[in-house]
Amino acid sequence: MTDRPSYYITTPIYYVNDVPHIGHAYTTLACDVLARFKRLDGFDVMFLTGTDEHGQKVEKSAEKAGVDPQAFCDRVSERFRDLAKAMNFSNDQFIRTTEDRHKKAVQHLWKELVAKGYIYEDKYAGWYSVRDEAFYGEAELIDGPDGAKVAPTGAPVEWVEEPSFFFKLSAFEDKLLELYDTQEDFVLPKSRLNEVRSFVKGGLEDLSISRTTFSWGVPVPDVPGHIMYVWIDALTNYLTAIGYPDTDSETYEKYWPANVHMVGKDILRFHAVYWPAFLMAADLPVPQRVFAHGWWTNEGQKISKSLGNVIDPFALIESHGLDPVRFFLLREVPFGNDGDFSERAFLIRCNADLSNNFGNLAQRSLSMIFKNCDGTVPTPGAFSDADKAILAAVEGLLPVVRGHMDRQAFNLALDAIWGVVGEANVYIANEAPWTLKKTDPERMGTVLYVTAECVRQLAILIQPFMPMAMEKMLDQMAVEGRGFDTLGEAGRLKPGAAIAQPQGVFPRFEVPAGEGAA
RNA sequence: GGCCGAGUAGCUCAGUUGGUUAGAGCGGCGGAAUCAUAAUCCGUAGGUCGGCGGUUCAAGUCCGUCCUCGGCUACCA
Repeated sequence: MTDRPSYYITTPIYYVNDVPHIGHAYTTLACDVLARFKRLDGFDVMFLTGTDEHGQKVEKSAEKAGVDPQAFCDRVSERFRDLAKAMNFSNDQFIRTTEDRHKKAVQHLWKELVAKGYIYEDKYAGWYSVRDEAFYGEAELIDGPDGAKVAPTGAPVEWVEEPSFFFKLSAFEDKLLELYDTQEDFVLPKSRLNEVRSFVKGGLEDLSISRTTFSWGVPVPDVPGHIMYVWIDALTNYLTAIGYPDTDSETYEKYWPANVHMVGKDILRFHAVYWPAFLMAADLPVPQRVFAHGWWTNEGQKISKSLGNVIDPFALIESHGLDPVRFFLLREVPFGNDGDFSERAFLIRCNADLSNNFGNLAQRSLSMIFKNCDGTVPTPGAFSDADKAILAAVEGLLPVVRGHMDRQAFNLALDAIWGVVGEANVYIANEAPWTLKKTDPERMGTVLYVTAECVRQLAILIQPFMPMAMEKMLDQMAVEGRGFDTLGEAGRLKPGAAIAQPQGVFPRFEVPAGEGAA
């Protein structure tokens, strides 16, 4: 075994009542890039994703589809595994809440909470709409035409009560506030932490965590008729995957607490309030960070099923290519903000950054080497100040990029890398090896060597974002070691090594005519 | 309604603790170069930094107020 530092990162588990869309792809992509980065940076990574398969909606959807719930879950869950393959995700596990290990884990956690006195039985009562299949808070109700209270949707509501177990969330108000104040960046972006804090400050009510009105869920231990409700089931997956309830297991000891729970902003509260409360109640450490990212709009329009403008990630990859899509999603928008996916912005961004700036840098330098240096890495002479400067710029990148990645600032990481890509283009333009070819072939070799070194190291750094494309590029240069430990002098290209006939890695896209066409 | 955040060049945005002529990328315009995926490099953009008022020797950067936009305000996940 190794003593490498560990890094545990999770996506939410995706609810199988819906098929994969761009939001799922986006969340997992962010985790994938982070996981790949950490692996290359020497960490022992556990990267988890999976599906959430219990609940009334699933039960009903299965019924409607005429299959039993498990078969229904099997089918939809498979789609999420298909997505992971299509997006080239490198998750170490794919967990499902219908697995036995998970049922055991949740039931154990439940018993722990009972033993510590944080679960009690009472009645769950509220305004229920049969039509909407949902409970509504008193404040949400509006006056109907005849003066009676109705749901915001206009549906009639009735007061119903059912027996339910409750979690004493109210007991954790102070502890949670202390967590937000003391644990640095527990929630990012910062603005989200403010929201969470003010939510908790507003007072916490106990949480209903069991149901008796349907049966598709994990049974409450020793209490027939009750199944666990929603979040206690779903959130616990993060523990299940690493061996809980065996807290002495190697995986648990190594990976808990998680470094990052990546979530969409819609489920932040559950991860930043309920989840740490559950863990505190069970005397378990809380995760280091919950990062809430934003949503995508489609050509400026809010995405919704009823508008019919849902972005299908499979179709997107098919039409645009995987790595450009991966790049665009993380480059275009500050992670944490909402972003707009527009065809035009995509094409312009990819052409400018991928084809023109980076792809062409690789192509022009490798091409010159291939044609003018017998297809082998040239032997460099002494480095000039300009050579040293550009190499220093490239080699100074890792700590900067690492800093951004540790805050999930993917766009800033890419921004920093592309800044140096630009410097490399300035370098080659200033040194003009095509002129040196006639005047000073030896110096030309040195310049091409330095340029190729830049490309090698940039490609290594970009691997987490675009693994396939960078593999292709590094293959062309016959680069062997590709971890971050090969950055700098440690992994210098070997003079005399044969390179392959260079091929463009990022073909340009055709941009339809119009204002601002590239 | 309450709380929080945002409003900076055509577009997308940076702008530390207030201090020389307010920056970048993309687009546009002019020039150079020709190794390369017609890619690259150099130069250029005169924007009342949402409005008004104030503090200060000095404000995009602090205070007040107004306008506009967005988020949160618990049990569908």
